[in-house]
Amino acid sequence: MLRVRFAPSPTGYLHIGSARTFIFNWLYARRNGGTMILRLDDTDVERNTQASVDSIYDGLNWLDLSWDEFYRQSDRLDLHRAAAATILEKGLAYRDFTPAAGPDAEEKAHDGMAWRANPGQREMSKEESDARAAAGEPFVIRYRVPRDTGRVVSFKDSVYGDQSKSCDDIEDFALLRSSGMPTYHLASCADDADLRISNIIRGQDHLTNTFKHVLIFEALGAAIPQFAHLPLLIAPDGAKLSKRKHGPVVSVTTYRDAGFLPHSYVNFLCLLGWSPKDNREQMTRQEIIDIFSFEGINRSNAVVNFTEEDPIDPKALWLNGQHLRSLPVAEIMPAVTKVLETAGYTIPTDAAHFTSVVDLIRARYTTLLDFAGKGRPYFSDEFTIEPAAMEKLDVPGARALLAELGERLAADAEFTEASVEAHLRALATERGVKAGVLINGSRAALTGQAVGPSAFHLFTAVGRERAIARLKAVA
RNA sequence: GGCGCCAUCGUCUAAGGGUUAGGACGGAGCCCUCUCAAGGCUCUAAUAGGGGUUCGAAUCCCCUUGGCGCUACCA
Repeated sequence: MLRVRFAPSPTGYLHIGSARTFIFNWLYARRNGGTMILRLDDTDVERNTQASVDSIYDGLNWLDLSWDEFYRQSDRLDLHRAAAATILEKGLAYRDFTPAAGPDAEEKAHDGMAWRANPGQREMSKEESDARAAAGEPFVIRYRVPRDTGRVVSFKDSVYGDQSKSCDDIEDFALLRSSGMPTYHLASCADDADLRISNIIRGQDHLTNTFKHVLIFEALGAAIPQFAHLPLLIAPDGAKLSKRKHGPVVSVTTYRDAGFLPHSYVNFLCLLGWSPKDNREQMTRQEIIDIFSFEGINRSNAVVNFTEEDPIDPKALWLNGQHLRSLPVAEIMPAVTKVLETAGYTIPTDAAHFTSVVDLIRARYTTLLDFAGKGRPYFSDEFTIEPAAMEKLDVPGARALLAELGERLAADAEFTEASVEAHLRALATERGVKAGVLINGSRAALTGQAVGPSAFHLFTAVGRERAIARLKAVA
């Protein structure tokens, strides 16, 4: 039975790297008929926040990602403590009564030898250890990593291949804190074992932690899951993406607020560190599910391309534009409607007409926000005339001609692309002006913009009454 | 410092012993055209460096360099 999990610690907003980890887990589960589990790894009581939990839900919901089972580590502390007790009883761990090292702990690692264990703790007799614990002295439980035995821990990673590390290079890591709370390593492994996780798919920052985890699984007598580590997402400066240093680019909500289609953004994230290997880039969710495998995952970190001026990866923008214009138009209507509603527009009551307008303008837009911005004249009468459009209107005689065109259209019951074109061209011929003057002028009058769709399409998109009124208004 | 991982155009990537090292984004240009997009076409730009192995290396091995990760009672 294939079971995967996404286990974020709720200490901040949903990070795009985390979202991508969720996605790869989810793809693997959906591809292979497995179970997707969401588990909140909230053992760091100090740093957990409800706002962060909400942000994780918000982000995943927006991305249209789902899970089948849900757990929270804080509900499972008994399990973790029992696991620590089991390992301690087996003699594979010991109590360490040394006070917490604090922030300057790093120094001891730099003055030559790497830290492996605190002196005198590992060797303490069971009697002394039990007595001091019974006396209420605080302690941390550490794993007793085999020393000088030549023991090598190894596992095969689905992405990085065979991995091995000598136990002599692994320090006696903590399992249970003096507060009685489990550490990440213990809680994670105890839960993975209990939840029968078959595949652990997570960031490469955990690659070297995996040796410790293998040791814990063994101590617990649990089956060792199959591991797959993912290359990290990094900033153009090579550093790990962080909110503090890189700002909103790291947060999933930024892309939602910037008008991305969720499926497009997932598509983009998938392309960072994974490739279908057939040059495809724009893919539907189903296409990605159908082709996803660890074979396509890269081993080197991927740079999210952005600058301070342009906080969004240009390729993400391009891909969003591709989805926006090539999806069946009906599929984007709910998102467009929502954006317009949020921006305070009145949604057109004629659904068919509304859809045709969206279809007309979407090819030149890249995000949903464009419908509320550049799309304003199509959905509202309150729009300004841009300078470039003003130039088209200020062509000598243009305004009067446009107003006259408006009158002629008003006098004709027929109002189609063809009938409008006929009137416009006839008027231009009669007055000896180039049709272009009226064509470009019409676009300017109808939308306040010098650029946009074919002028004749514009008339029907704006609608008869509005078009006539706007033509007369420029006179 | 120790240990581990990684290294192809500016960015995302393909090629995994034999290719003019391919595609995409970005940038430049041309075509299309009532404008702007879209679309089509062209150009731009890469195997980190050095040694091996081999008839032949981006690809396998070693060294160097660089980057990243772990080295906490954070995850």
